[in-house]
Amino acid sequence: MTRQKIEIKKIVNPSARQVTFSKRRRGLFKKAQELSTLCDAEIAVMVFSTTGKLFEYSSSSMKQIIERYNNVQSQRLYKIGHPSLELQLESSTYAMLSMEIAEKTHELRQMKGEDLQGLDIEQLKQLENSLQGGLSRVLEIKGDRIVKEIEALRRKGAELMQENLNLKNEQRIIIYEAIPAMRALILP
Amino acid sequence: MTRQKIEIKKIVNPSARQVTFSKRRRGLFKKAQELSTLCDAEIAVMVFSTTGKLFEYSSSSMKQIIERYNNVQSQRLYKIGHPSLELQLESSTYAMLSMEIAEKTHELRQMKGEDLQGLDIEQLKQLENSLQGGLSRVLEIKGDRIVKEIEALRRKGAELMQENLNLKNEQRIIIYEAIPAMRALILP
DNA sequence: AACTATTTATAAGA
DNA sequence: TTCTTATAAATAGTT
Repeated sequence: MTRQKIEIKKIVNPSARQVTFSKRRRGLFKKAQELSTLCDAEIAVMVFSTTGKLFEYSSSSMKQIIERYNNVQSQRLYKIGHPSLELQLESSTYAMLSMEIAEKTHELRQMKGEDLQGLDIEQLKQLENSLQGGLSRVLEIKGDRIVKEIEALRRKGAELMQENLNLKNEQRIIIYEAIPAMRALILP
Repeated sequence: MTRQKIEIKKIVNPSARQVTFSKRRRGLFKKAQELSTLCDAEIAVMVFSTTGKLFEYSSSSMKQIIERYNNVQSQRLYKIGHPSLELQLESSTYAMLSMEIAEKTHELRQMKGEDLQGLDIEQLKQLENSLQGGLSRVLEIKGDRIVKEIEALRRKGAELMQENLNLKNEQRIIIYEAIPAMRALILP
């Protein structure tokens, strides 16, 4: 819709997808609110992210709107016999969740190098890329952490050395006695 | 939003309101569909017109989405008194499954290099090892696959070359005409 | 989170 | 309702 037109299909890059999700979700809720106000309509919007998080907009109470919806639907369908329709749907929800767990478990196992026998070269390449990407990111973050820890250590060391100078002679540690590695660490 | 900017407040002229309702309702459903596709989200939109007519969009079954919504809400509000034991048990089963999905989703995201900010150096090292292990295994399997494919190709090439020898002169391909890369591939 | 070049959505009119 | 079109709004890619 800008800079470049995009195709309406799943965005593969996870972080780009997350950004788009935030932006468009806001847009959707705004449009819903405008329609509700302009046309005096009662509106509810429910959005579940891939991670299962719920976002919602409703022009009035969500509970009321859902009830109203259920009323309309039960009227629409009251001809059709439906004994335990609710139960059926519930169990299918559980089945869906179980399948989702199975899928994610399988994906995790593959990322850990198991269950790879069924994959072709192309799929292996994709997995390799995914792992390589994750690894790069982990190394990057780990690097940041280590740099920060070293800096904190150095600051602490400098502080202690300063305090050391204020001690009486018999208590004070003579700096050249410190082990070289420590001196290198705390003296920038 | 065009020709002239309008204020977001109830449109008083009934026919103008009806026209806007139709147009914007379409727009809203389209946006919902796009968001669902782009970000792999589960979305439901319910719209009741002033006259009480129901319009709806849902990326999957509306009933399932409403149920998912109810389950999430009952989890959120699990402190507040609940009616039936059955419902409690159902939602706790659902809660367990959801938590399992959430955990696995989170672990997967971390393996892909996201959500790493909360990890300390030790945890990052573990993640790095896990990724490194997975990557090694993937590369190993990929290597096996490629070797096998090359061997299959070579066999096939050798067969074809053998057949080639049996052809009449005017049909036969002279081997030294084959491009070097192909010769290298099919001739051990 | 902010910017901006484009694409989309849409208000008014036919 | 549908089409057109000038303009407002949304947003993809970038910083």
